[in-house]
This record gives sequence, C-alpha cells and structure tokens, in this order.
Amino acid sequence: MSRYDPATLEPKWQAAWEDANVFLAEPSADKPKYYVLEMFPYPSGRIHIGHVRNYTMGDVIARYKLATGHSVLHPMGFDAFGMPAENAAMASGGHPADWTYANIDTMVAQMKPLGFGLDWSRMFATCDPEYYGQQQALFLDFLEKGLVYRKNAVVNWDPVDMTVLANEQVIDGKGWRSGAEVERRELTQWFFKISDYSEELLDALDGLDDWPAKVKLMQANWIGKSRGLQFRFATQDAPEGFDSLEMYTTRPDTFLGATFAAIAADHPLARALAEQNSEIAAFCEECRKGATNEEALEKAEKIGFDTGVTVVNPFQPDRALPVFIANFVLMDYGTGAIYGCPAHDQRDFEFAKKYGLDIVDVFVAETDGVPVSTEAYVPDKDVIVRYLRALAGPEVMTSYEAIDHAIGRCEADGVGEGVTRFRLRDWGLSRQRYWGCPIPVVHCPTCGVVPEKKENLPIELPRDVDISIPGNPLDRHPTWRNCTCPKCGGAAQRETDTMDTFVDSSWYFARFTAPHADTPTDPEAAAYWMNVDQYIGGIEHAILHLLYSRFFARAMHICGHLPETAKEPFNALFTQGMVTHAIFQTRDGEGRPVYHYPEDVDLRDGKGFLADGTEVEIIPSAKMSKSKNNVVDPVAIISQYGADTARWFVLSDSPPERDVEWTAAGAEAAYKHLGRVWILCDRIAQMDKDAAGTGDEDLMRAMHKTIFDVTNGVESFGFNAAIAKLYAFTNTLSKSQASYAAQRQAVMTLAQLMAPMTPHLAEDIWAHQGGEGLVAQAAWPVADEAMLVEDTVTLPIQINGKRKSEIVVPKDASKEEVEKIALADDAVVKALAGGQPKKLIVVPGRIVNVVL
RNA sequence: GCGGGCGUGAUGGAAUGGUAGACAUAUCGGACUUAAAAUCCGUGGGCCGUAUGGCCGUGUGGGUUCGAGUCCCACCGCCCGCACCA
Repeated sequence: MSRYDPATLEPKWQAAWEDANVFLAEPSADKPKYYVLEMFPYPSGRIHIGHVRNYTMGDVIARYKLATGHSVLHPMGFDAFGMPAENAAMASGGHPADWTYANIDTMVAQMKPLGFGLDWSRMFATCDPEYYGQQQALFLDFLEKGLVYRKNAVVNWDPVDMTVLANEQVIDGKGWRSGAEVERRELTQWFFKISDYSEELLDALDGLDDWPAKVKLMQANWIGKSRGLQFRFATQDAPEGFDSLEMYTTRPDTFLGATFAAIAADHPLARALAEQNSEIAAFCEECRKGATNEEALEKAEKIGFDTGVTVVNPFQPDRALPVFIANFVLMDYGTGAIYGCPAHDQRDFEFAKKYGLDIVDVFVAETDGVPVSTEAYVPDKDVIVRYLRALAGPEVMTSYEAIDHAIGRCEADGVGEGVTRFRLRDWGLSRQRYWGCPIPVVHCPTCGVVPEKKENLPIELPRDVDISIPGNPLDRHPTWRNCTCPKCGGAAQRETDTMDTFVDSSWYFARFTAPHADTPTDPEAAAYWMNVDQYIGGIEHAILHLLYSRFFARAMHICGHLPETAKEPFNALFTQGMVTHAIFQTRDGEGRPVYHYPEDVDLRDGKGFLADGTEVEIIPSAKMSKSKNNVVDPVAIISQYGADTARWFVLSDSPPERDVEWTAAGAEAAYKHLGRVWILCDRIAQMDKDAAGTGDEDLMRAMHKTIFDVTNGVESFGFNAAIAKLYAFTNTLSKSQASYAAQRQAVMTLAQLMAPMTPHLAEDIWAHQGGEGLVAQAAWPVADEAMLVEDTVTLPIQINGKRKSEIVVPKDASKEEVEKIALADDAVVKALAGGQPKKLIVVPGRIVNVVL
C-alpha cells in the first residue's frame, strides 16, 4: 500500500457492506428507527451530478443514524411514469416500457459504485404493475370515501394534432409539434377533493417544526386562505334569470372605486349573451385561446368586450357599472366575476385606459389632491386603514375589520355575506396519455361510471400500442378498452385516461415500508417505519409534490392504510440546491452562441481558451443542460477520481440548501485532499508503536472539538462547515508530534467522522489501523465535554463598537473581573485618556465594548 | 403578473445580534528538482505605511442597537415555483 487508489478500494468495501447486509432495513425492538428518504429520481437515462448530491446528503444522514444506534430505512426507487418515455418512444420507435426499464437498469448500475447505503431489496418503479395496481386500489378506496369525483375542467387543446397538451408542450401559446394556436377546451375529468382539506393542510403547517419556513410560507400562500365579502350587484338590461352578479373581494378599500365589472367567457351570463349575439360568441371564442397556466393568463394582453349589461354596486347605488367579458377572468377562480377599481390596481387601470372607463380615485386626499392619472396608486396598509376608519367609523383598525363591517351591512340588506375562501383548487388527476397508471373505472351504458372490482386489479396497460401519432393510444387501442361492467355484467368500456404522475409520487414513501405487500401498505410495517424522519429534495417540489403527499397521507389514513400519526408524513424536510456548471461560449458569425465542452477549454487565470487560442466567454453557475454542453457526468468523475471524491466535493463547497458550482479545480482539490488523508494514515500506521511524543493533550482537545463540530454539522445539515472542520483537523493532525497512540486514535476518529461522507476511504483507514469490524457499523464517537472547554478565553475589546484590542481572562471570570482587566488594557487606557467610559458592556465569554 | 428565495475577497464560501473573510481554490514568493509535474512551507479584501499600525469594507440607500453580514423599511440584480414537466 503506497498510494490512495479508489478504483481498488471502493468496490472492495462496497462488497464488504453487501456481504454484511449493513444497509438492510430491519425493524428492531431495542433501537429507535430512522427513515431517511431522498426524492426518488425520474429514470431519464443517466444519473446526474445533482442526483449524486441529493443521495449523498441522504447517505450522510443514513450512515450517521446507523452509527448512532438507529434501525435505519434508506430506500431507493424510480418515479417511472411520464411523458419523456412517450416522447422517446415517439422519436425512436421503441416502447416506453423498454425505454424506462433500460434506463432504470443503467441508473442503478451507475448509482451502485457511489457506495450509497441503500436497502436495494426494497427498490421498485412506479410503472411496475405491482405498484400501480396498489395505486388503483387506493383510488377505489378514495372513490368509496368520496375523496375523488368527476367534473368538467379546462385543458390545453391542440386543434391540429387533436390532442391535449401539457403546459410544457405549449410554447408561446402554440402547440410544440403542430405550431397551432392552443385553445382551452373542457373535458370531464377526475379530481381529488384536496380543497376539502384546505383548512387542515394550512393549520397543520404550524406543527412542521423541522420544515424550512420558506416552504411552509409558500404552501400557506398557495392554499391562500382569505376572508372576504361575497356580495351581489343588481343587473340592468340582463337576460332573464340574471338578476344579479355575485362578486367576491377582500379589499374593502376598493368598494367605492369600482367603475366596471368583468366576467369570464365561461360565466353563465356570458354564455347566455353569446347565444343571443354572435359577436359576443366570437369574442368568447377568442378568450378561450391561449394556454391554461396562470402565468400565461396573467401575462396575456388583457382584452374585454362591453356586453351592454350594467350592474349596480350595493355600496354605490347611484352608479351603473358596465359589464365586460374579459379574458383575464376565469370561471375557476372565485365567482367568475370581478369588479374593477382602476385607480388603485394597475391591471384594472390599464384595462380602464384601453376601454375608456372612468377612474375614481378614493385616495385622492393621500396624494395631495392630485388624482390618479398615469398609473394606479396602490396604497400601503396604514393608508388603507386611515381611509377605512374615516369611512366606516373609528372602531375599524384593520382591513379585516372593515370587511366584517361591510359584511354586517350587506347581510342586513340581504345583498351579501361573509365568505372564507381558499385559493387551492381540487387536484385534477386525469391525463389523456398512455404511460401512466390506468384509472380503474368502467363506463357502462346502463350503470354509468362503475368502479372496477379490486380482484381485477391491476388493470394493466396493454403492451401493443401505437405511440407514433399524437393522442391517447389507449383511446384508439382496438380491444383494450372493451370489458364487462363490474356491476351488471354487460358490455362496457374502460376509462382510457391515466393518472397524473404526481399521484405515483404521493405515496411511494409509504410503499417503501412494505414494498411487496399485497395491499397498498402493511399496517404493521407502516406503523413501525412511518413517518419519514428526514426527507430531502429540491425546492422545486416545495408546493405541489409536498402538498399532494400531505393530502394523500390524510386520505390514506381515512382509508386505513396509514396510522393517524402519519397524516403528516414528513417529520423533517430539507430542500437542497442544484449542482451548476459554468457555460463556455463563443459567438458564431451571426452572433449566435456556440457552446464548448469543459474538456475543450483551457482555464488560465480565470479566463478560458480554446485549443486555437480563442478566448471563451464564461457564464458561471448555470443550470446544467445538454444543449449548453455543461453537463457533468458522474460516471466520468467516478472513473477519474472515485466515488468518495465526488461525494466529498458535492458536500464541501457550498451550503447544501444553496446551489453548488461543479468545477474541475474543486474536484481535483477534493481528490488531493483525500489522497493526503490516506498518506497521513499510512504514515501513522508505520510509526514506532511505542513512540512517545509531545502535544497529546492538544491533539485530543482538537479531536474532541472536531467530534463536537462535525456531529453538530451533520445533525444540522451544515455539511460544508463540517467538512471545513475536518480539513482543519487533518491539518492539525498532520503537523502533530504526538505519540503513536494519540495519533492513531486521532486518525481513526477522523475516519469515523469522514465515514458518512467518504465511506470507502474511511473503511480503508479503519482497516489499515487495525480497527475492529467495519467503520460503517462502529459506534459514532462522542465528544468529551471536559475536553471542549479551555481554561482561559480570549475576549475582543471594542471601543465604540470597533475592535481595538483583546484580553485573556480565566474562563469563569466574573463580570467585575473582566471589567477590571478590560479597563487596564493599554488600548482602553489610551482611548479613555484618564476619563471614564460612558458605558461598559461585558458579554461574558463573548466580548467587551467600551463606549466613550 | 403573482408567490418564495438569494446577494460577503479574484472564486466557492465561514460567522447563536458580539474579533467579518474559518476552510478551500486561484495568484504570488520560497524549498525540493537539470527542468517540469507532484509535494511541502509561506502569502492570500482594498487603500496608506519599512513596520508597530491606521482608515475603508458583507448589492444600493435609510433605520433600530453599546454593537448589524445577521433585525426592520425601500430599491437594484439574479434564481426558483405558478396547478397537464418531473
């Protein structure tokens, strides 16, 4: 043994762990359990360095928990349904299943050399019939409990390809393949009743102490609870049956600034008017153009059509407001009708300018009597409250109280009432696609929609489908949809829609507790392993995936698949950042960017050059993208440096919640450091075993301090800081003149502390020093508190808040003693020039501040 | 557009409201070498100074505090999400 050779030692230790079944998750009566889970990957084809970062973080936790005496569950699987498989099949002529399973095989083969402590015996893919069959069983249970229902909803429709498009397939309002302008079209679809749980999902966020505050805030905003006034505006010149229009508002300050009303193209009134007037009908069609996503709707040019109908605001009986049909009002939100206050809302202001509507400024007193003219005046809270108090009386202190005041008035007059609303909409799960979990229901001409019998599950996807043309292959399959009605036994048709892939990922964490059970979960296993103690994944899942999973856990509890305690399935959540990489680009003759691979770029003094000497532009920290040629392939990194270097680097350079930029220099540095640690270990192993030395005590103090710091770092996701402490301790150890016994203890402890991050190297050091068994199974070192405290502390002295000097005082010195020593300090004496300080602040153990 | 976040040396970053820049990389200087690489030692925010040291400094502008990278307000820039991408 003479050099660090990861290519040899890594497979060796991986085999050793496997032989010893180190990571097989087994319930234990006398150990606490710990379930650590990283968001499972989509089988895109190859693992990405971002996966390496994600699973390394989870692995650090898993290995640490194992070392601290837990029974650990750390599983891996694949989120395997979805559009990319269909797209790949369309492009290559293959089959989505073949593509998916081949990718899974490749990715597993790429993951194993990274040495993750995973229980591979629990692996599954969501496209396995064993998995999605249980998902169908869940669907049937939800249906029975009223947690799923059918209603109409709007989808993106490509009129040329005659197919439904996902939002990502809509580019600038046009279909990605056909280029045709996308239309909004209504289909009957299945929905989960997540909105029934709005209040609960919101309230329960309070109990999620180990979730990032920002994720909880984003979810709270997404659920969007509001208390407002729902009130009726009496109509004039409206078709029969439309005596009034219902509006909802949370903004009492805009009541009197209202100058127009707008309704959705799908509002019943708009539909009624369209029947009578072809111009209105044409306009409504126009409004239905464009994508369904909120961002597109918000950014789209606002257009309106004056219907000739007017309404009267109950707060302003003498003013008739024109009613427009407008493309920015959606039937799904609120009542499908709004009133506009142009003076105090920029969007309404622009609409009013465009259509020549009145602008009534109710805050004119706040703007020195100058009314709104070029843009809306949006008042801040204090201004609103002052205004409302003047309007409604001195008891009004908040906007909320003003709403209550208005509610009272409207209820007395019979024109409105208080309503609590949520922004959260029900979760539409129907997808008109092949590669997903079939929805297990049957459409019977006599019985209507009938749930499939559980004994017929799984309803498997047919293998023989034609993927090559747009549309749902299940829909046009010659025989698959033909079946018998589970109720009457007559000829019937299967539902051909499949489920949103978010359904697949909303309960996989529960399935991991009993991946082979013939029910969705095994109650005993679920009771033992749930909840997920630590969940780790990207911030991009902050809202949808995590909210859906929280809903699913509740629904599964209602159906008896999860215990009450698992209603919040993730005890702690950590959202990690991306791995980025610089883009190296030059420009072609027309100024278009040309992207260069990192291996073609020579970096010198922060500049990059091609082989011919051309300087390239470096765009740092860009998201990795195949088209930008800046993707780092973990497989190449492992073959060059080994898994431990990759693991060490992705943890070391940035805080885990932030993005980390992959650099060749950084990877090289990590590799060199691991090599130095190995050589250090080797040197200590060759020392004279009886060698005495100096500085044993100092080395042991440094060791215990490092144990303390690294333990804290691992516990609190401060991996980068923990690694910095390990660097410092390595430096200390390599300079140490301590005895062999002390140095051996230090290097073995170093190996233990590094083991969660660089497990292979740690095992090698452990074995090299004659350690017993595997370091993966050794107990985590414990810091000796007595070794952490020094006898004296150095306190900085500030004069007027600026550091000027420092003093050394005994660690248990009283405040008075510290004051005395501080006042005797040369710098303080000089600054005081014989006078007395105005104030003397002593923070024991921390700092002294002398105020002159 | 709406919601959320981030901003510290040349670079990645460290810092329970208490010594800003730990640790690492680049650079520069030195040792070793015929030389280079590797390795080791040192330097490593800016300005002034031979130096002891001094002044400035955490995106910008204000505020709170004995003390602000950290807390509050406004602004600028970048990133993420927006319900059929996973």
